[in-house]
Formats: sequence, structure tokens, C-alpha cells
Amino acid sequence: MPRISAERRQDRHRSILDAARRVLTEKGLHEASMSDIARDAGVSDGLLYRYFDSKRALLDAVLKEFYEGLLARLESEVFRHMRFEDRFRRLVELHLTTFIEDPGLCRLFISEVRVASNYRGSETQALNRRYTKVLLRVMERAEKEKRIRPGIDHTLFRDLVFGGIEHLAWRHVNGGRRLKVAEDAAVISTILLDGVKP
Amino acid sequence: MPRISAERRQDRHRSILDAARRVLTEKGLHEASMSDIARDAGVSDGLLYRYFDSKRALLDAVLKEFYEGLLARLESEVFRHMRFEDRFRRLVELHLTTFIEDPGLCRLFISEVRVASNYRGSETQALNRRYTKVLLRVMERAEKEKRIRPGIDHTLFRDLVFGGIEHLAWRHVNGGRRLKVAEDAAVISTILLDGVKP
DNA sequence: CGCTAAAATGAATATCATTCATTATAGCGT
DNA sequence: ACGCTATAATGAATGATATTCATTTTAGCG
Repeated sequence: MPRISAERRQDRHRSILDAARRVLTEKGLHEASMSDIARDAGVSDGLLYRYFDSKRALLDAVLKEFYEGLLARLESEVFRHMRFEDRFRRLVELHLTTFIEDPGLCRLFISEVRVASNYRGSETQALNRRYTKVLLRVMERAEKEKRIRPGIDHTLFRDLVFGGIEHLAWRHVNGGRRLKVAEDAAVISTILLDGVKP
Repeated sequence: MPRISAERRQDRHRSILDAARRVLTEKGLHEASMSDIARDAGVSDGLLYRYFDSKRALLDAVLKEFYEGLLARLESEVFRHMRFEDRFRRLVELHLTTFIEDPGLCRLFISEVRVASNYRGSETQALNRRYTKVLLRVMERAEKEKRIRPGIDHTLFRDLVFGGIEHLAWRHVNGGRRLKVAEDAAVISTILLDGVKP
């Protein structure tokens, strides 16, 4: 028999998750201490561990929520288009948009999660898989309809697309070259589409 | 008047650097402690700080040495070829080869250095710039000779190339998809070259 | 062969993540 | 309304580890 209501537990959970998102995106994983997060959430240090197993679990939870939103948007937007080229362009544009909208979370994901030693097999990796799977689905369809040249390794092309965009966007996230979404998306898409044309 | 010879100082420096490379590539930055490195080098913890300012400085020194080797090789190999296509293919192949030859150092660079908050303006970034500059030089020449379509943003294309390869190779470094250098390099090069053809 | 400045040491310090003994409290049964 | 108790919440203690610095050792000159 629990002594606090499910609502209260949810509220606490949310306060902590929100605080973690704010503090982690602002200061980065290593600069942000658990005490910073606890203070921001208005709870004691120890309580964090009744809601999350560890600092990393907290980070993972923040990014999981972020990723779920991205995934829903990507899936719903990309398949509105019918032609391969339009789908691909929309995917590139949306992916770039993410970096503009949430540089802090993108930075966190790239610098702390994707490269972590425990990434393989994690829930975050599963989400990342589903996210990039959208492109694979788009390509399978395109190959059937002969819109792309046969014999291209889809996973290799996927890595080229997401890796290339990420690298480009990283400079934006770090305050280097400014990203102009529509324009850059068009250039990237054109190069990559020409690269796989029949 | 120093009480040890320059040779001895060099030897110590090298022992520590070698130990750091071994320990850091094997255990990763956070799992490896300064004591681990000191033990491997056969010196006391404190002495590390008479040769390097901090753990990060040690990491940077290890990667600087690594990068200098890569750079020398890239510059000497790529410009042996005269045609744009051959230069580009060679660059892609060499870059992929690096991930096969030194997965530990590549992993360290990607996960700990390129994403670090103090990367901008660092010596390592300068080396990275020189490294990727090779591609920019190749492209400038190619554009003058009309081997690539005009109006392509070279830095954008550069990010696409290095980002794409890195992403692909990351799976290799992490024990995922196995990299077949010659074959994968050919596929990547073909896609990207077709993408910028006049 | 002692002297001294620099090299080398390793115990002490500071900073966290995490744990856990202790205290506070929600809400049930009476 | 009022204890009672299981759970929530706390925050000081623990352990790990980067870094510092007072102390010890040593190279090699006069």
C-alpha cells in the first residue's frame, strides 16, 4: 500500500525529469552535478535515486522522451509525401530542423549517449534504430519502384546521410557555421539523390 | 641548471605518453584513472603532473601524435594522384583505413575530443582542420578544372564526406557492421562523386 | 665527497556520484 | 480527531579519483 498517490509520484517524476533536462542541456553531463539537478527540482539529492537509478539513467530518460517526440514527427511527416525524392528531402529537412530547435539535447545525445560504451543494446539505441529505419523504409520502396540504382547498400547510405547531416549540424550546435535549414537541406538532398539515381 | 639530462626527460615523457595511449585506448577516458597510467608507466601519480598539466592534456597529447601521423600520410598519398576522382577515392580509402588500423584511438577522438566543450580553438581542432583541408584543396582544384558542378558549398560537402564516413566507421569500431575497406570506399566514393558531377 | 636544486613521491585535499541510517508524513483504521 | 506504520524524503557519510604540495630522493657539480 503506497503512501503517496500515483499523481504525486508522477509530479515528482516530471519535476525531476524537467530539472534534469534544463540542467543537463545547459551545463552538459559532466559539469552538471546531481546536486544541481536536485536543487533545480526542489528535492534532496537522495530522492533522485528513488526515481532514477543513476545519473546516466536520468540522462537516458531525458533523451528517450526527446527521441520519442522526434520519431513521431518524422514518421508522420515523411510518409505524407508519395515520391521518393520528396520523402527524402523532407527527411533531411526535418532532421536538420531538429538541430535548430533543440541544440542542447542534440549536443547531449551526440556527445554523451551515442558514443557511450553501454549504447549498444540500450533503449536509446532502439529508438535511434526506429528513427533511422524510416529512411530504410523509404529506400526499400524507392528501390522497388526503380527510383534508385540497384545494388546500393541501404545501411551504408543511411550512415552517409545521418552521419553527414550530424557532422554538418555539429558545427551549428557549437556555434560555428550557421545552419540555413531549407537551403542546406536542398543542397544535401540534391547531392545525395544524384548519388543514388538510377 | 636542470639536474636530469634532456634525454632522460624525453624518455620519461615518452614512457608516460606510451602508457597513456595504452591505458586510455584500452579502458577509455573515464574508466582509466591517472593511477592506472602512472602504474603502467612505472612512475608515481604526482610525476604525471610534472610532464602534463592534466588528464585531458595527456589525452590531447596522445591524440595529437596520432593525428600528426595521419595527416602526413594523407597529404603524401592523396596528391600522388592527378585526377580529382582518383584523389577523392584515395582520400576516402585512407580515411576508412585509419578506423581499421587504430580503432581505439579513433574511438577516443570521436567520443572524447571532438565533442569536448573546449574543442573549439584547441590544437587538436587545428590538426583536424589541416586534415580536412586536404579535401578542400582537392575540391578547389577540381572546380577550376570543371570536374565538379559549380555552386557546391565545399565545406558542406566536406562535412558530408567526413561525417558520413565517421558514422559508418563508428559501427565498425564498436564491433557492429564489419568494414570492408576497398569495397566500402568504392561505394561511398561513387555515390558522393556522382552527387557532385558536372 | 658532500651540497643543492630539481626530480620524484605519495599522502592529503576537493569534488562528485551514490548509499543508507534517520526523520517526516500521508492517509488508514478506529 | 488521532495515533500508527509503511513509505517518502532527507542529508550526512562513503568511496572513487583528479589534482596539489610538503617531504624525500638523487644527479652530478665544485
